[in-house]
Amino acid sequence: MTQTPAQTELPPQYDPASSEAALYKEWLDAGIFTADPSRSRRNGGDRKPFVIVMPPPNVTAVLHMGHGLNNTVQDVIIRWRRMCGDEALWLPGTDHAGIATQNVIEKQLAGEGKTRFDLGRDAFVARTTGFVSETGGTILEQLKAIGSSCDWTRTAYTLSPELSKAVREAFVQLHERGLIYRGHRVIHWCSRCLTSLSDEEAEHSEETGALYHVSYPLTDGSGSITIATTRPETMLADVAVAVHPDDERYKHLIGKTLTLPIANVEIPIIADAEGVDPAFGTGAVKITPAHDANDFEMGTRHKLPMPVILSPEGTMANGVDAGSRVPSELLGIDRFEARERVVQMLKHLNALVKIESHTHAVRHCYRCDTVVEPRLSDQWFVKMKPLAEPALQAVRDRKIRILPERWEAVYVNWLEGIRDWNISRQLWWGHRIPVWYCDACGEVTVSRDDIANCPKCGGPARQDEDVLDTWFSSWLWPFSTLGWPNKESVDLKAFYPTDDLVTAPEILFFWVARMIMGGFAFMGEAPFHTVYLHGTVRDMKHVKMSKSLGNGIDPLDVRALFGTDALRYTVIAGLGMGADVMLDPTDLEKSFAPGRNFVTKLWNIGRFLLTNVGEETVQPLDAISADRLRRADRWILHRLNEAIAECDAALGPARPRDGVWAESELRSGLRLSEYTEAARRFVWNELADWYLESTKSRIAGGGDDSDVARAVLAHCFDSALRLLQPIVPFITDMLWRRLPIAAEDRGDFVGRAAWPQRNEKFAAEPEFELVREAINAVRQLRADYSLPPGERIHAHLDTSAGANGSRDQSVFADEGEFISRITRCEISADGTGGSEAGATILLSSGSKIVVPLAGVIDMEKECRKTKAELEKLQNQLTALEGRLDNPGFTDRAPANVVAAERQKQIEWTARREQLTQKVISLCGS
RNA sequence: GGGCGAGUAGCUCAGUUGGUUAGAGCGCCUGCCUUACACGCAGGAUGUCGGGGGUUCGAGUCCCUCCUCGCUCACCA
Repeated sequence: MTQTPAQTELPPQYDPASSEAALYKEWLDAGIFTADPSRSRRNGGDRKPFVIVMPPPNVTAVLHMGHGLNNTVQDVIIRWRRMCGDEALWLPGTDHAGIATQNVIEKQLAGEGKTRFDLGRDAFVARTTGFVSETGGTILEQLKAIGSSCDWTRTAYTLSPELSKAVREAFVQLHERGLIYRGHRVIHWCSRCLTSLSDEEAEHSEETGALYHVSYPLTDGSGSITIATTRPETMLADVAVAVHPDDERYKHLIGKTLTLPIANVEIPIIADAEGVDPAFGTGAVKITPAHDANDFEMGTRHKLPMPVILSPEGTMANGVDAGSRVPSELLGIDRFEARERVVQMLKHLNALVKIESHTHAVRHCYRCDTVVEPRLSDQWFVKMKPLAEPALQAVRDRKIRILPERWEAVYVNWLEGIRDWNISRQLWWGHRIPVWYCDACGEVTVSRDDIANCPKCGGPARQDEDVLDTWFSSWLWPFSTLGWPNKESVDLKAFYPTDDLVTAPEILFFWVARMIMGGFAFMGEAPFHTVYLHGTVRDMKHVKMSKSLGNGIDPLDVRALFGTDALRYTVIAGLGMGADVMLDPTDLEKSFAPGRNFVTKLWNIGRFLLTNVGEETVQPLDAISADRLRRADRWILHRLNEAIAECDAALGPARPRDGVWAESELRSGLRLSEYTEAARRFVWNELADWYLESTKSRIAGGGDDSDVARAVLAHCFDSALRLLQPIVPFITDMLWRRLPIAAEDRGDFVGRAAWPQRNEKFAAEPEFELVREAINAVRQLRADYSLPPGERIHAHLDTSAGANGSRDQSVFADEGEFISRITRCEISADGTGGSEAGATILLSSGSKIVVPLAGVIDMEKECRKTKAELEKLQNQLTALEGRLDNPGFTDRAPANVVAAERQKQIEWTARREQLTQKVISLCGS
């Protein structure tokens, strides 16, 4: 692209729609998002790598505000680091999302009146693959639309051949290390998705159910025992009733048998101290080993049979070991309908004692919300305890920090109670489990490569039908995407470990914790040093946005209305650490006003500034000697220093020193709203509101001073645009490329310009602060007296009382033109005050501004106001003096605090004198 | 039920190791179309810092307690 400042006139209105796509294409064409592993220090280059791997969205996903927020945060961070000179890599990709994607295709099939079983496995997988290859890039294209500066040359996909290889390697390695095993136990079963779920995928939710008390008669007719259950239909699979061995109510019955109503099966009364709480319910527990995890444990302990009475679909059936327990009239009935019927049957048998209302936690499928059924089956599990240890230690040792801090406790709490991970899914869409069974000799083979024959007996080998949990591929993401298991991979060397992981708290366990475990298990190193958990996008009632609830906002709608930058600015500015973002889906205008307003303001600042600075290249700041700078120049350059410092403090440090977070830095950085506010305040409230105003006449006046003002303006705006680029990359680039700055001081795009540095030459500028104080006071006075905005007034500077008289006179003499222009008030700077009665402005320097307002001023009102001010000050001063008279304070408070209080006392006392004088002159005696 | 967190201006949130006049954005009120911007400019109002108790010379900040929300984990059938 051309280096010449754009000659084109900036249109009065910023039109994002007409420029965003073209700008993004320029960035892509220039390859500014593409990371180069040879530049990474780890590969002998001279740059620190800075890497973020994107939480891969589902391959079937469509962009929503959650993605918008998540990816904007990552983009802001990576753009910041890119400007700071890091070899920045933001690695994008998608996730094959087993259950979700399979559901999409099954729904399609249902529309055609078919099921996946009609197609068969191969055809189903082929169809799904086809669907994904057609639509799978949608969300990634949408991410481009919102400006995401990902390295698209490295786009990954969990079901790609490369990542599938990683999955298999991981499985085999863990198996070799004895950390993967096949277990026969009760797992969570979704009867709609027809698959098992991990503990994390079966979410608890509180529900009001019922506790059914059912009487089981003793077989010998000598009485009965009443059990309590929430799922009476499962009684058909009962194999025993357990009581506590010390329970006096039942002690004598242990060893006797009961006749199970309806099923008419004889079952024993057993004693179990672990599984029975005598205080709950009736103190007698029905044991249903095949349909309850706890009962399974007891069943195993007591070597009880484990009949299955539910089909995979959740209907009543006589399954394994069930004989004819389920009567024919219940066969094929859905479990919830069966519950009602069983209760009715028990009523008829006079076996139902009572029904109590009972709130308890019921597990639901996290994908489809179906009530999860505990089900006995064979599944593959990962032994988690050994994997959790280093993951726990890494956080304790501060190799990894989690922001906001409170999530660390949640993380630790979860890992300490970790349970084995069921990784088998009875789906067709996913990584097929790399295990082969030989029906001839019974050999089980775990293999990196597909096998056709049993390595032991040569008989035909049959691969496990199941696929792996999608998260089993996700937990490898930080290194599988970089080439693992090829340890010689250049990318892996250059970019692992990564730096920040940005996601929502919902997947802290599903993904983040497991990734950390995976990092240690397969790479021997933590995958990142910072986990940044951002809030959730909610509506005005604080309800999480979702398509199904209809309270969502489409980021692309927002983009069409206000532009990408407005969208990005709004969410980043509103994103306090860990705080949720509230947006109103019914009023986009209002919701995105902060971003839209800011972008418009920035555009107008740019328009004005570029017009005034003109197209002739300005001198670099370094070429301007100190004596050419005026108060306003020094002031704004100091304010810029402060803004840079605030942005840096809010954003960084980017990484821990020596791999471990120091206590002092453990909680700092990534305060994106603070960073945004610091940059906004500089460009809007300081550069535009004050400095820009102060340069108007200087630039119009021409000459050397004009060149100085032009140079300072260009420099400050250049820096401001750089500070803002990560948040609003489009408009900053549009404006920045038009700045008339020498070619050698810039690059091609602001997106890879250097992050601004403080210039210690510029310190605080109290004389310009005095000017601002005077201007503010005059403005306030004009408003107080409702002086027409157009009316010019006159005032006198009275320096007789202050210690800075001559300085103040020269300040007001020099800056008079500026003051007068923006306040329409001429201030005579001769220091004499003047004789007319008027309002008095007391400046902190000790000088006064006397504004004669004969006929306008309301002496009584002015008197009242001043008296009130004096009274308030007097009260504060009294308290202050009381403090300073208190030895308890002066002796025990730190010296600097006491000194500050004494200084304040001097200032307040002086001001009290000023005010007292003012009261006397205004109010008479 | 276990663990954790929050309650500060109408709303969303900042408030560093306790330091004494508690801040920002948005919203609200008043006046202005001042030749970059009314998506703007200027001015203004608003808080017993959830309640109560305590430690301290001093508490939004530390301790106790109560109340109210939220998150997270959990096999009380």
